[in-house]
Amino acid sequence: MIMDMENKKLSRAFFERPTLEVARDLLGKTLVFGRHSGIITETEAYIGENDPACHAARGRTKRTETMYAKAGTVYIYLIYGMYHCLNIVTEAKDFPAAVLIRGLRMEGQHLDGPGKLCKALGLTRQHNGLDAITSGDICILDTPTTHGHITTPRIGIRQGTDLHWRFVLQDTSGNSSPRKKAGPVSASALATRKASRSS
DNA sequence: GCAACGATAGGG
DNA sequence: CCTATCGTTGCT
Repeated sequence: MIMDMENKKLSRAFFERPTLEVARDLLGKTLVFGRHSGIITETEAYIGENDPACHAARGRTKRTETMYAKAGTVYIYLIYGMYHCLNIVTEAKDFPAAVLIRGLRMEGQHLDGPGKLCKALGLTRQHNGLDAITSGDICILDTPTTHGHITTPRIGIRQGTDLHWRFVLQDTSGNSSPRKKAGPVSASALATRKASRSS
């Protein structure tokens, strides 16, 4: 049982890839934290100091330091004074990028929203900096998916709304939230990302 | 030191 | 639309 989980843990190499690919590929994977586990249904990418919506857009600060850590590091921050948001750091060390985990399908409930998700799992800023690759507390398992996905602009930001860097697992049970508006396919997002990195 | 504001959620 | 609630940031 425990050994099974070890074999299925996503490796650091998975998170070292381009953030848009990681955000897309995390859909359908299983987040495990303590006794909690659930299927990731919604993610967002935040990529580098040139992404105006990224916390690192104004450079390295005490808070954003975690975004510059090695891929697979857990980045958790407090938002609006009352909610926490869970992210997994991606790409190379010292390149600030991460994937925000916004939705989780668990047995008996669908956690829709990053603040809700952290509250239900008990994730707080005390877990900031944990390594999801080597930590015994938190990891992501490589579970298979047959579902497709859509992309949309990211939620709750004022800048960078032209970038469709939100990824939503296609809901086959037909009870998706009205907030999950349809958007262009991921190919355009991947192209946009290439352009923004090459500058 | 201080004040504006936010990768939210829930309620009217 | 409104606001609860507080750490981070940037400015004075």
